[in-house]
Amino acid sequence: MMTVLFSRKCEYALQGILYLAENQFKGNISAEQIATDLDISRDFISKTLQSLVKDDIIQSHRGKSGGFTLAKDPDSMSLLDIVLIIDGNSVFESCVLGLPTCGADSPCPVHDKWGPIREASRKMLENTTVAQFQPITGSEY
Amino acid sequence: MMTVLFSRKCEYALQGILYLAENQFKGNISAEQIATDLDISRDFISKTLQSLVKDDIIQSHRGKSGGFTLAKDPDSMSLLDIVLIIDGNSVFESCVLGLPTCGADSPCPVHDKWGPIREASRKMLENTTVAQFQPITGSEY
DNA sequence: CCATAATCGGAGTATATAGTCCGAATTAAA
DNA sequence: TTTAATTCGGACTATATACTCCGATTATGG
Repeated sequence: MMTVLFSRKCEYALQGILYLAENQFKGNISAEQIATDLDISRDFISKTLQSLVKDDIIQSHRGKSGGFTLAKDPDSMSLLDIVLIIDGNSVFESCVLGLPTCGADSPCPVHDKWGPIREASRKMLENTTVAQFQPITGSEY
Repeated sequence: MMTVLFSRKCEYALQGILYLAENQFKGNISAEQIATDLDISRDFISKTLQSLVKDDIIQSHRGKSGGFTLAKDPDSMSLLDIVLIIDGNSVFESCVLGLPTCGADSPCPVHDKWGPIREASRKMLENTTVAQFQPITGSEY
């Protein structure tokens, strides 16, 4: 195991969303194809993407030549949106040393130093939209 | 569950070490006392501290009025030292999106943005020594 | 010397997360 | 209209981590 900031499920969700953005012009993308190209489990990425369908982040289409597509304008979809849906915002709220009482009034030894780093992480995810990673349409023809 | 950067075990180790530094002048501190004051499991913090004894971070003393003490000058002990012993350095090396191929040659979408944040985290831990949190000796008498 | 209080070591249990499997529903294409 | 390819839902298994328990060992202090 050992992820950095997010759960595996969240990492896969982010990878999957970015993959969908990159391949947006191809229409429906099956879990099979995503799994193959990202080299992860088909059933697991499938389940993970299904959970994002409920939140209108992606659309799913059953049946032959079905698959997943982005549900919204990728410009309006930040990586933070996905993180908050899957992992919640505890990573941006909890004490990095795990002290339950840590806060402005009773700060842990690294509370003040961690604050700006956490904010930078948050802003990075907030300012990074899925659209930034689409291929420029037509550039390759 | 849901920690921020480190495993629970690592969080407890950091909390325990800082507690030992704060109470350094009291001599041996039992796992029982640490657990009570930090409100965590005695057996678990005990095991965690035991694993740090091997690495000469802390000393243990069996028998009546035994317990744990810091093994080194707290000035020469950074939080990073403890993190590396318990969790290793994968948190400072791995891709934040979990992409195994991510690197300078094949960067993930947030690779360049994450680098400085990761370095800041690392430096924060490296520059924070356990000694900074000892009470100033004599100041309270 | 004895009772007590502590770590140590090993083994075990609990829980959350990760990942699998299968059958049903659905849909497009042949 | 049939077949094949797909998501969907639920239940299941696997694994890593968190946490507990107990008996042995050790040492202090009365």
